[in-house]
Parts: sequence; structure tokens; C-alpha cells
Amino acid sequence: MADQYDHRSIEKKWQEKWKESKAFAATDDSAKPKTYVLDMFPYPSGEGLHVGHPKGYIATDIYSRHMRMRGHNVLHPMGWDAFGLPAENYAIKNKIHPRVAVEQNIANFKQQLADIGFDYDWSREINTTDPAYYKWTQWIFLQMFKKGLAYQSSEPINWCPSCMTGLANEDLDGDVCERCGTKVEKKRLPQWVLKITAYADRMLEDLGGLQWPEYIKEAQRNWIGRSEGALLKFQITNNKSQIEVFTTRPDTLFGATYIVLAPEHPLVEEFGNAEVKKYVAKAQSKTEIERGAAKEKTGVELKGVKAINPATKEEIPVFVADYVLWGYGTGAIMAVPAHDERDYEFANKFKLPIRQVIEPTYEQTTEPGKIKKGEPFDHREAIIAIVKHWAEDKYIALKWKKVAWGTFITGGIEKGQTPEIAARAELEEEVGYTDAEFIKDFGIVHGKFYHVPKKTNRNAHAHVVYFELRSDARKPVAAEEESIHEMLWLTAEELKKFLTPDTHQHGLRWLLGTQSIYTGNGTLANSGQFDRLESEEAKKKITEFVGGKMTTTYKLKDWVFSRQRYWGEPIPIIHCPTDGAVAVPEKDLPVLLPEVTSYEPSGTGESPLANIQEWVNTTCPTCGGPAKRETNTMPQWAGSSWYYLRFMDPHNDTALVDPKKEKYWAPVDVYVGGDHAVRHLIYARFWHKFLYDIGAVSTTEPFARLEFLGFILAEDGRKMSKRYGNVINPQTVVAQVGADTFRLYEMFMGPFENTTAWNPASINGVSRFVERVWKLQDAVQESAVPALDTIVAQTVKKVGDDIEAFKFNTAVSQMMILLNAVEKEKTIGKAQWMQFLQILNPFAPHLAHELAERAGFVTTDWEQWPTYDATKLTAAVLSLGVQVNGKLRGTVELAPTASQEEAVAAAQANAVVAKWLSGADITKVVYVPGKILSLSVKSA
RNA sequence: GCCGGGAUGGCGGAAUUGGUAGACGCACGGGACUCAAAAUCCCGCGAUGGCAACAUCAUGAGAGUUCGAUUCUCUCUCCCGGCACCA
Repeated sequence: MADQYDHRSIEKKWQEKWKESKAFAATDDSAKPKTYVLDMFPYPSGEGLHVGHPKGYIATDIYSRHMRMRGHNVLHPMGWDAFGLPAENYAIKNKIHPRVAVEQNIANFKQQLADIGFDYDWSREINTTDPAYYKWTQWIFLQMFKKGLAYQSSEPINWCPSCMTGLANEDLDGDVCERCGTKVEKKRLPQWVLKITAYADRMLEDLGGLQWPEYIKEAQRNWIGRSEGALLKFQITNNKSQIEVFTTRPDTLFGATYIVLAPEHPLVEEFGNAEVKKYVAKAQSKTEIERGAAKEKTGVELKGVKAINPATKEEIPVFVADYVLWGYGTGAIMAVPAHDERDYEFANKFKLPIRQVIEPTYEQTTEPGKIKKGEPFDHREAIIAIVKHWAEDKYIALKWKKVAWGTFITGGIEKGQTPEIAARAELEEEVGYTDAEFIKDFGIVHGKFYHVPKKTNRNAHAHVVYFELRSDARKPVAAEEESIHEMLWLTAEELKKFLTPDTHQHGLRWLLGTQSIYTGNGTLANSGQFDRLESEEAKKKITEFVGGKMTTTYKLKDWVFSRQRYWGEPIPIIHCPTDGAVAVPEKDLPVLLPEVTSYEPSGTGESPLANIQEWVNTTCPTCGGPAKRETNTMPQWAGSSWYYLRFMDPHNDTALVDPKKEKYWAPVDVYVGGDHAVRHLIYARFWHKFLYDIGAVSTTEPFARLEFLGFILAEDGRKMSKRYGNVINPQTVVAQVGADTFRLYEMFMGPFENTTAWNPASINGVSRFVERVWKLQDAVQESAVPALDTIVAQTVKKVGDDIEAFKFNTAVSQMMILLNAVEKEKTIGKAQWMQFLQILNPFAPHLAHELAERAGFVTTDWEQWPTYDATKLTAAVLSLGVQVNGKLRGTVELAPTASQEEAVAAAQANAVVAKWLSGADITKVVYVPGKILSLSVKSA
């Protein structure tokens, strides 16, 4: 009998062995294929790790151990992202120097990680606050400075009065500081800014080739916020200057009936009277969020100024309103109330003219009538007649007999006819009614579809006209007409479901008054020579016509990169009275963060470094005269924007990474993490692309595949937090149930990407699994057990596939299924046992190693990924479901190789199936070997 | 409002080139062992009816395609995430 499983001593034993043998060190010059597996490195906070943090680390540990077993040279490193506000705030609060606090916290984190038995290559450990590391963070900044991508600006920035520092847009949660929840203010401060917008297009384009979760890619696209449009100039009547607007809809220019400027627009100050100035002052006291939350549009006219619509040459008024944002586009818009919701709302309030210039246009995208691509269109003037019953609230509808269509009365307009006359003719011809009163012409709607009988693409320009019958007076209808469609009387509700073409649905909404203003692309009207052009084409032509230019804008803003705080990388710039901002020579890097006793923020908008005279005062590298150092520091995101490169070559003193090593290891094959990811990923991709452009790295993207993890909540369903007192320390759990049980449990909780609550009761399940596997070593026999062949092969395949796909929960489940099968057989062959331990090893390495050693397996043998016999994946006899008329009526034991005749015979021999077959003829047999036998019967 | 993802037993969740829904685990119920308890082992466990054999219903709701739908199509409801007066 095996002794009791003592996880404490066994885990300690193997962790020490791995440490001594440097089992997980990656080599840089291996002939093996490489795999780079990376965790988002942690911020070593004072709170330490809770059980949620290691979830991703367990996954990468399993993945990398498994890849190593498959013969890969695996890089799986760990490091510390230790600069930034939280570490500094923690230090201030606990009256301890940030450097000391960081050291203590790292030591704590490392011990917590060690207990779980991870395979990190600690010889490559990095720390962003280490001068040997941040030397290269500063170096990257200097390269950007030299290329003009790091520049100084004094635009107003977000200022957190509590953290006493400027923040980037990305650091905000709405209009509050994401760190402390304080509402941010706008403050004008000299800032260093990185030109991330120069990379916006490339960051967008390259997303396509990445193996990332769709929602992360989508978040990146949202954040970049690219939009294509045109810049158009409007001349001002009493002045030589012009107003430039950005619009995505230059095709609506003929409908632009006024101009709106953002309150911050320079012309506002130039022309504004007292009333305008009052409005501007009020608008500026509000944050952008408050402006957005306003229920009603506000604004004020800029009296005495008119603009000229360059298309219509009309003079139009100019307004100031805070629904136009200074930070986007040109801070000025042309307002087209007929085709924009916001402009429409504003125009209604201020009684401004609304001019329709786009007519709705629909394309049929489904059969019948789906447009044939590439074929030309014929154009036809047409009518859609809505005809109301003489007494009831019902309308004439036509149900088409040859195609599955439902429509109103519809037809063409002959030469010389008005829409009304054409509609009356169709009414009489198609359904015979003669006593109709014309009520209204709603307008034109365009429908593009494939005309099936005429075999051509057609664009029908249909007037939607409305009639009410006065009586049921009716002429006979030709038989030919009756064969085409059937007439129905339907209510508006019924029509909503009945009408097939979008154009007819649009007409119905006009009738009911539920059609709001049309904001889609369409066909131009009231636009001079551009009438009947479609939006896409008109955009270019109208822009050209008025001398504007097509352009692209982004929501993404350049990255505000200065922080007025102590605990960050000093920005390596020297300000010289004669030479301006000068780069610190590369040989002088790193610019060390000075040791100080007081590092609290000054709050004046100046960094605490500004007070250290002996550090600030220096000489200009260019002219040698007296000069001052830049005193702002970099944001927390700086160090984490390139750390994955440093792991490839962590001790290099002459380059950020040796090109040979970079070429071997790049890119990161699997990157695993959660939280904060949109920003980190945008910044890292930006820096990476820059480094690619200057030849420092060889790939255009840093992370080929990204796996995002779901968090672990506390038992109470809330986030784990000191505040709620619901934090569970992994060390406590490991001490109780062992590292392997802990690892298996976190992987078995559910899909990796799901957020799930911690459930101690569920740990029992995996704990039992570990105990039962341990006991199995007594059941091992020399010869293989044939009854286990199939399940062993299936398990080896599935566990391997599942690890690759990050489906760890089903991998664990499959191993449990194998265990159940072995216990049922009461024994397992030695070779089969080895395979079991091989696939278990990445999940429960301590247990697997101990059992392998006790079984006498040789390391070089068992520490590789097992192969399986593909011919054994399918059992010789399977249970096959038998359906009769689509319902399962029984199962039969059958070889998957059996013929249809054999299958039907077996089914007929089954008593329950036979009952359902008796007295009936089999009319159809569908047999999918190994899957299903489906019989259709009809009673005789 | 727009975009992305989702909804399956008491619970976490399985099952997708459409093929026996509920794997695996937890919890729960019954039994064995024990003086007793824990641990362990065995049996049961979607709902309804039935002693049972079995039947009917069931994967958010409703339609459709199909021999067959958790899986595909359409409409709708709700939940999570991102963006949001972005012109």
C-alpha cells in the first residue's frame, strides 16, 4: 500500500529539485523550435496576491510545461511593473520609501508564487524601477524625441487635484481619475506628448492578422475611432477668414443650413458679444461628460457673422453650442438638420430651416430580388400607392403568387403622368377600385433590387402616394392581374409583418408618422447638378466641387506623457536657455532618479524633483552653458510598453535587446492577462511599431496570440478586496489542500475566460481526484489493459488539444473520465499509467513527478508529451441512436463500420423501435455511421 | 443609441462541418462500513405522469429550414463588456 499523500513534503521536494537543476531556464541558441509564453507582469502591491491573480499564471505554466514536453525551447519569464502612482501613494501612506516598499512587496509576491510551483525562468527577472532597465525606457523616449514623435505642448490637460498630477485621456474613468475617483480638472501645463496618432492607421490595419479575442480588437478599434470624411471651408461674409468644418457627410452639403462652433473655437472669442461670452464661460465650467449628459441642446447665435454655404452660395447663420466638441475634428460643424439627429434637435429648438437633400435608398440583400453584383441597373420612375378602406382602418395589400412577396399597390409611371394619375391607373387595373380620394404624396424612396421576370437589376424611384377610398365602387379585374397577386385588407400592425421590401416598409412608417429623420446614405435631391447621385459618389464629387479635401480623423489623442510625481522614470531632457530642449546624450543614460527624503507631490504642477537643486542644475550638452533638467517623470505605462522585449535579453548593457536574440524569440506566441488591457495593448503596440521602424525589432506586432482571462470573485460574488474583508490568500489554500489541487481547481472552475466565484465546496472534487490518482499507483500492472486502450488514446488527444486551445476545464474533466474508467477496471498497465502521468504533469507537476519516480520511469522518457494511436480513438462497438420520425426511440450496439442494412436490421430487432415501426412503411432512411440512424415512416 | 459577447438542471458547466441534450464536478437524497461520527465506497438525481416498461415536455421567448436544431435563418426579451452629442 502506498503511504498517505503528503502534499507538503512532496511539493517542497520537487520545487527544490527544479530550482537546483534550473529546469526551466531558456537557452538563446537552441536548435529547437521556440515558444514565448508571457504573463502580463504584475504590479507588486502591498496587498499581495489573492487567489484570482495566479489563474493566468497557472494557465501559462501548464501551457509552457506542455510545450516543453513537446520538445520546444520555452521562454516563460516573470518580472515586476513597479513604477507609478499606486506604489508611490502606498509609500506615502505607510511612510516608507517607494523603493523599499517595492522591494518588500516583490519578496512577498515571489514567495506566494513559489508555493504554487511555477516554472518561471527567474534568471531573467526584470524590474521596471531598476536603473539597468529604465535606462532603455529612457533610450526609447530619446529615439522618439529625435524622430519628432515626442514633443512639448501646453494644451490644457486633465489634472487630478488629489493625485496632483496630469493624466492622459486613457487614465480617466469618464471624467474622474481612475485611481482615486476624484473629478479631474483642465489645467494648462507644459507637457511632453507622444505622437501615437501617427500610428493609428497601422494599429488599426494590423489588428486583422492577430489571434486575439474579438472584443479586445473591437475595443481597440473603438478607442482609435477612425472616421473618414471631408474638410470643407465656409467663407465668412464680413471678414476674410473662413470656417473649416469636418464632416463625414459632404453629400449633404446642400442641406447645411447653419454652422455650429465649439465654445473654444477662436472665432467665438473674436466675434462673440456679451451673451456669447456668458455662454462660453458656462460651457467651460462643465466637463465633457456633463455636456454630454445635458437633456436639451443649448447654444447661442454668433450675431453679426454669417457664413456662405459653398454649394448653395446662401448666407447661413453661425451658432456656438457645446454639443460640438473642440477636441474632435476642427471644432466646427456644418449642421444638416434634415439628416442628423443632433442638428435636427437643435434646429427645432432655434427654428432653423430644415432642408431634405437625401432620399432614402434601400438595396435588396435577400432573395427573392437580391441584387446581382456587377450587373447594370435600369432606372424606372414608379409609385407605391397606400390605399385606405372606405370604412375600416385597413389598407390594400398584395400577396404575390409566384414569389414570396407582400407589397402595397405598385407600378411604373408612364411618360407625362403625374404620380397621382399613375397610381389611380394601377389601383383600377390591379384591384378595380375607382372611388379614391388623393390625400398626400409623401416623397420618393429608392429601391434597388433584381427584377426576376425582367432578369435585370433595377433601381425604382418610387413616389409614395396615399389615397382613401370613398366607396366600394369597383370595376372587374382582368384574369391576368388576378393570377399575379391576391388582394388583402390588412391593418397597419399586420402590414408591418407582411410587407417584404424595405421601401414599402419605409412608406408605411411615413404613413404612420413613425419614420424619424433619415440619417442613412441615400440618393441626392435638391442638390443641383448632383441630384440622383448616390451618397458614396456624391461625397467625393461635392467635396471636389467646393474645393474641400477628403481626410481622416481619430478619437485617439496624442499621449500626454508627463507626470508631476516622484516615482517614475525621469524624462531624459535638458532645458537650455539658448538651445531649448536638448536630449541627454545616450552615453549619460540612465538619468538616475535621485534619492530624496521628501518625495510627496508639490501640488503646484511641478514635480517634486524640481526642488532638488543639485539634481536639476546641470550643463547643456550642446553649448556647455548652465541648464536645467526636465523634472517631470514618465507614466506607469512606460515601462510596461516594451518589457516583453527585455526578457529576451535581460542583462544586455549595450542594447535594449540583442538583434539575434530578438529574431529568435519574437514575437510573443501567447500573451495572457486581463484588466487594463486596452490601454496597455495600445501603448505597447505603438512603441513596438516605432521600434520596428527604427530597426530595433523584427516584427510589426508584439503579441501574436492573446488569451484573456475571467476573474475570480469572492464567495459573496463581489470583487476580492481588503475593503470587503473577503480576500483569500493562495498560500492559505495551498497549505490546506496542496498546490496541485489548487492548480487543478482554478482550471476546473469553468472556461478560462469566464468570471466565476470562488467555491470551497467545489475544491473537494479535485482534491478527491488527486487522492484517487495517488491511490492508483497500487493498481498498476505490467501488461496493458486492452479495455482502456480507447479511453487512454482519446484522453491523450483531448488533453493535448485542449491545452493548445486554453480549454483547461474540459482537459481536467477528461482526465477525471479516464480515472473513472481505470477504477472501474481496477487496474492499469504500466505504459498506460505513464501516459496518464505525462498528460497530468503540466496540471499537477508535483504529484506527477512523485508518482513517475515511484513507478521507476526515466525522466527523459516520461517527461515528454505522449503520442496516441489514432486507430484506437474509436471504440469497436458504439451505441447508436435510432430515431423514428425525428424522435429517439432506442439505441442499438453496433460497430461504426456496419452497413445501412445491418443498422436497419439491428434497429428492427430493438423492441421499442419495432413497436414504432409496426404497421408502417419506412419511407426514408438516413444513416450516419457511428452517429445516428433516422427512419421516417408512414402508417400503411 | 451603436458595436462585441452571451442565456442549457439546485450550482459551475459539457456537447457546433446540425446527429442519443445535461459529460465532468459540486450540492442533495438513499444505502454499505462504524458503538458513533468523519473519511471512503455503492446507488439515485431536468420536469410531469406511471409500481414499472414507457410516454409527454424541456437548452431565454416566438416563428422558420430539416429525416433530425442547444448548434443554421428571422423577430423579440434579458444579461455582461466596450464606446457614446465623435459631426
